[in-house]
Parts: sequence; structure tokens; C-alpha cells
Amino acid sequence: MDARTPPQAMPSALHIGDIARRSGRSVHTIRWYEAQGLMPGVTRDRGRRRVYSDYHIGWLDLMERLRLTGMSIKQLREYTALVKQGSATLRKRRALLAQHQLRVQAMIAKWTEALTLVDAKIEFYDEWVAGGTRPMVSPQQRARAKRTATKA
Amino acid sequence: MDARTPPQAMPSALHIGDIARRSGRSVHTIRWYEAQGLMPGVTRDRGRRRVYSDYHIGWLDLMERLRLTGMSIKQLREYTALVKQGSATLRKRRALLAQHQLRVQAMIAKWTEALTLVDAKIEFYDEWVAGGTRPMVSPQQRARAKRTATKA
DNA sequence: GCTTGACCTAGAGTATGCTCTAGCATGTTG
DNA sequence: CAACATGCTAGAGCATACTCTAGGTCAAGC
Repeated sequence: MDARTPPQAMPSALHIGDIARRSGRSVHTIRWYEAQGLMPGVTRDRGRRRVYSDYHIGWLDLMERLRLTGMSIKQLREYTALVKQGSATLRKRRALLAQHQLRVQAMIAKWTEALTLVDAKIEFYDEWVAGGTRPMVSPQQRARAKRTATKA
Repeated sequence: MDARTPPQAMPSALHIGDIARRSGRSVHTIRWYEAQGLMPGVTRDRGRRRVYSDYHIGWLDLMERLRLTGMSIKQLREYTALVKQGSATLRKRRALLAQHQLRVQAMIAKWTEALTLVDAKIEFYDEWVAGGTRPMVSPQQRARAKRTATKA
């Protein structure tokens, strides 16, 4: 009765379960992402089921990397909104990603700095365990020395 | 009546407000940290007010760095519990910090990897904006190429 | 001795980011 | 055509890490 699409007409027509399996997320999470405005170009089939393509696998990979590097759902939503608006927003998208890139680089620098104290603390414990007495040089002093050495 | 400690007997006797100001936290947060078992060696004065020393400034600095690098409150609690138990737990503390150090290093590696896609995406947008048409080489392909180049 | 500010406890409220349940519809397969 | 998987919506629940409110106590200065 109804004009069905031939099985191989599209490069890929995935249902939510397929996307869930292939992206390593739960179907709940994927629907929730869509509700949050993080899933561009999701269509529906006759039975109102969501239809995805391979594009969405790549998309979720990007979302994951951005999330992993600390981008909030709110910012992902902004980025997704720009993508939905088409190529007129290319510059804005670029700016948004460049801003994020800077934030991540800053964060990595901060983490590296925070590690100096942890390194110093471990060294301190090593000496304490080896010597049996609390070392003279405090972890804070060591960390400071390390930072100075790195800068020099 | 009661044997009062002379005013200058201790190197520093700080109240919660001083600690809050000097550590950049709110008094609420500091009390909450204590309730979570993250504040060793807090004593009370006659009026049941918390008394801190300079030690706690350094302690909160460590807590902040560990938190910043993704250690959970639960893990901080474990570490703090070890510190409270004294020098018998030195090896355990060292192990806990070393484990965290590895996690942070792995995290930095992961972030750096996640950045390759963002870098590639920005480059892709730059070409698109400059050329007016969607470039042939996808961000994913670029990112893959970058990762290969880095490895080689 | 009274006001003012800092402090106290207990517990409620908030933001973020999922994660799952309930109850029902639809699609596929033997 | 029945059974069973898969999907749907709406909304509740949860973990984490704070953040703040309410209602009262305490200490020091005037």
C-alpha cells in the first residue's frame, strides 16, 4: 500500500538501538541528548521512530570529545544550534571551538602545575619511608623548586 | 578558673573566617569539607569555635589541586583518613597519590588526543570559510592523519 | 549589660548530567 | 496473528559537590 523505501536506498538508516550500540551509549542517553538539542538532523519513520545515519556516529564522537574536555551541555547546545543553522554560521562555530581549544590548553597547563605538588608529595613520602624520619624539605618547597626549574 | 593558653603560645590560631578568606572558600564550604572528613586536626576553643593553623592553608591547597585534577570527595576522604592515622600509613598515602598521578597523566593524554579532532575541525572550518565550499578532507580524516603523524 | 559580628548545628535547596521507570505503540518473525 | 523485541513520551530518581537558610550561641567593644 505505502511506498516503502527500498532497503538499500540510503547509505544507512539506523534506529536508536543501533546508534546506542555503536556509540557505546544507552538509548536513554541518546534520547536525552536530543531533548537537550544536541542531535541535529534526526528524522522519523512511519512509526515515529527516530532515524539516524552514520553521520550521527561521528557527531556523537565529537560530542564525547567535547564533553570529555569539559564542555558543558549548554555550550554543546549552542554549538549544535549553529550547526543546525547551516553554513552561514561557520565563523561562529570556528570561534566557539577555538575558544574551547584555548580553555582545554589552559586546563592542561593547570593540571600539569597541580601535578608538581603531587610529585613533590610522593617524593617526600619516599624519603620519609626510606629515612624513617620526616624530611626537612617540605612538599611545598619541592613543588616551588620544581616550578622554578621548569620556568628557567 | 580555666587554664588559658597564652595568646602567643601557638604559631597561629585561625578561626573559620580567616581560613575562608585565606583559602578563597566560603565558611560553608570549609565546614562542609570537615563534615565530609576532609579536615584533619581541627580543634575547638572554649566557645566550641573551630581553631585552625597555617597547616590548614597548605592542606586546603593540596585538596584543591587534587579536586581540580579530578579526585572525588570520596577519595579525598580516604586520603585524609590515612593522614589522620599518622605515619604508619605513609606507604598507603604514597600509593594513593601515585595512583592519582597516573590517572591525571592518562587524562592529560586523553585530552590531548581529544584536541586533535577539535584542531582538525577548526582547520576544516578555516578552509571552508576561505574557499566558500565544503573541503574534501573531513575533520575526522585530518585528526587521524595528525595522530599518525604524532605517533611516527 | 547591650549591641554587633562571627560562629554554631541541622538540614534544605541548587546545578549538572545523566539514568531509569511506567505505561503504551509499533514492527518483525515464526 | 500472536509473541516478543524495540521504540515512544513524560516524568521521576539519583550521584556529586556544593551553597545557603534558619534559628540560635558566644565574645568583644562601647
